[in-house]
Amino acid sequence: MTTVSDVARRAGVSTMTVSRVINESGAVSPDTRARVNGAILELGYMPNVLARQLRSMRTRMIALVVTDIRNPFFTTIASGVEDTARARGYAVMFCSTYDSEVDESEYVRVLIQRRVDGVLLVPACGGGSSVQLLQKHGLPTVVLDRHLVDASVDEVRADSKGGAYEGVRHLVELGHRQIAILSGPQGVSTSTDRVAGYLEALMEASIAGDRGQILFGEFTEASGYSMARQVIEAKPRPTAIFAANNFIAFGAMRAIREAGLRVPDDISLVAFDDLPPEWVFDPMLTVVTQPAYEIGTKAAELLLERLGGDAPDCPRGIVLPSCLVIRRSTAPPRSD
Amino acid sequence: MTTVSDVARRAGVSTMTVSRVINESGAVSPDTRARVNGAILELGYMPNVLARQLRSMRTRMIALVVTDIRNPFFTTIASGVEDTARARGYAVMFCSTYDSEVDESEYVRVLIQRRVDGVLLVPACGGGSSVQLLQKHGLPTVVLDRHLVDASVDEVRADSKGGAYEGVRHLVELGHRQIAILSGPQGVSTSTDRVAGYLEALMEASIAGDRGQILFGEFTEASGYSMARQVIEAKPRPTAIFAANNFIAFGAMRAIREAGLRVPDDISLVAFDDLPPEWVFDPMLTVVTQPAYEIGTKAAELLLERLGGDAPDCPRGIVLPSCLVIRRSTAPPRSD
DNA sequence: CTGTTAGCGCTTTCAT
DNA sequence: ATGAAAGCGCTAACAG
Repeated sequence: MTTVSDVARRAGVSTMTVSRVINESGAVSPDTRARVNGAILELGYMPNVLARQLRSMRTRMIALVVTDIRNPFFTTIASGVEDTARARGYAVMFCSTYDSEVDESEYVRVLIQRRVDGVLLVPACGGGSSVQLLQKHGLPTVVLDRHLVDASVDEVRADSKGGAYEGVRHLVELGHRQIAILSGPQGVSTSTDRVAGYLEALMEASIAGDRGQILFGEFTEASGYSMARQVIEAKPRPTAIFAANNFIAFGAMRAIREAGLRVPDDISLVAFDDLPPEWVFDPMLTVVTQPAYEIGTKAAELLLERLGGDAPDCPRGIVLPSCLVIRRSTAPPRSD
Repeated sequence: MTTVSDVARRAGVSTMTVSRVINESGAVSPDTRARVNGAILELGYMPNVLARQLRSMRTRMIALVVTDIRNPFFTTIASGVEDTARARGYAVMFCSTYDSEVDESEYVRVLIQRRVDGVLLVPACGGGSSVQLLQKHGLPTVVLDRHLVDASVDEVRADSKGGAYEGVRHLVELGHRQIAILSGPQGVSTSTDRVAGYLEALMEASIAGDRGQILFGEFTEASGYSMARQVIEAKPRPTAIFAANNFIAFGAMRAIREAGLRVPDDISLVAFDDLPPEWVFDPMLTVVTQPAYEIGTKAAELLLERLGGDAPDCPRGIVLPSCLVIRRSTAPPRSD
């Protein structure tokens, strides 16, 4: 392995001069600079970032911890984070906790040990202690997608309550009165906020919030499937379902189809989260979309600001607007 | 920040003893060990991996460089890599080159400087020099998905030629004689191998390989769309299309629909690559699936073997089987 | 403009 | 069973 010393010897200068040439810090005569650059080229030298990091105690590396890397919503966030970070010379480590608190805290320990400069975190269910641990170790942190009540930390997320409200109001306006919501885990803000928006829309329409119509589960296809089955078998059967994320909607879709029912003829369906257009031949699902890419870029910006030192002391909470996109999975209820 | 010295002082021992306790190397009396562990707990000490790495010159970190992180095929590979690596105590850095040779070589430089222990690489079009650079710097490398003719390196990929052969033979058996293939870039093995499989199936059926039926483009939705438009406007119009990957198939689907045609009534469609079942309500596309997760795990295993030192000198080429899944996008041609 | 010295936090080597 | 010293590759801080 070639080191600064090798280059220095070859160029007939000190290691310090080599360092100065590499980092463009301090003045070096054009002549010397040329000799050094020549030596670097000849030897194919590349600085050892490890050593450099040990000196500066900065890795120029941030981590993005999400709950499910297989969900296109988080993949899109990831690409927003990557683009922003890379433009500023930061590398990104991706971690997926699959919503397990244990995996999350293990990852956080690894990140602290690896001395990443900062962390973007989508907290797993029941998480929150992770944020405390990160802060205790002086690691600037930004929480994404989900809101933590008990933490004093920067947050970037989409408007869950408002989005759900819009989606459910759309159903109400179509004439639906029996509307079920299939949500995620109880302890997560995205679950409860979407339920809150759902309730608000029902209240506004003076529809009694029948508690049996609110189901909590997980943000997975399997959970969506089993929740939808419960709802479909209930009497009276709801004429519309609001799914709190894309995977739940897929599961619901499967359950509806298996029950021999059709969307939107028998049941209308609205989902939180859209799919990238490349993956759907002919999008038919009415959805509430979140600006995933922007959540990623915005969160990365907040973090990099803090790393740069030019950020206010107070934590910032940024809520980006969600947007209802009406397609073909919603229609007035059948009047039979 | 707490360091070994802090812990040592607190426990009334030398830094060396602390190090021994942390790494379970060398004998330490139970009594001392307890004191040290106590001090570690009290101070919330976590070893600085940076310093450790500088000594050992190993980062326990590998990189996965793919061409498109948004493609579920690569996401699935990534999860296979992650699971395998993490089980062995390695972290993974993900990089997406978007098939740009420039971005690839930039990433490779970063990886070398960051001293990752090894690299899993899906080479971009025209890549290959990256592998040389990695090898020159002594970085164990495994090439995924694509074959490099001029490199002596471990490779793991699925059977492109065989898969395409099966897919096209299926069309031939249904009675199709006018079959077009929409492929990726010319210089990439997955493109050309799939064309080779296509040709083999046609030859076997004694169908003249009309060269106008072979199109090269990119592995993107947009490219699939424009290639499909060309093909649809040709006379005579092919009765079947073989798309060399999932994104190309999506683009083709869009073009077919826009032309007022239907699948499979007017045109049959077979695609390389499947989609995760969660993302498709009711899979209708006949596909050639690749064992993406296994490509990831197998490649990671080969790399970790090399890192462990117990791997043969010779490069290993592993080709995993592809598999035809017949669904509803293929049917006999209309006899009009 | 260039060089010398010291030290980042840790572990290897050699003593005790 | 424990400790002292040295050094991994690099760069601040201070000469000259």
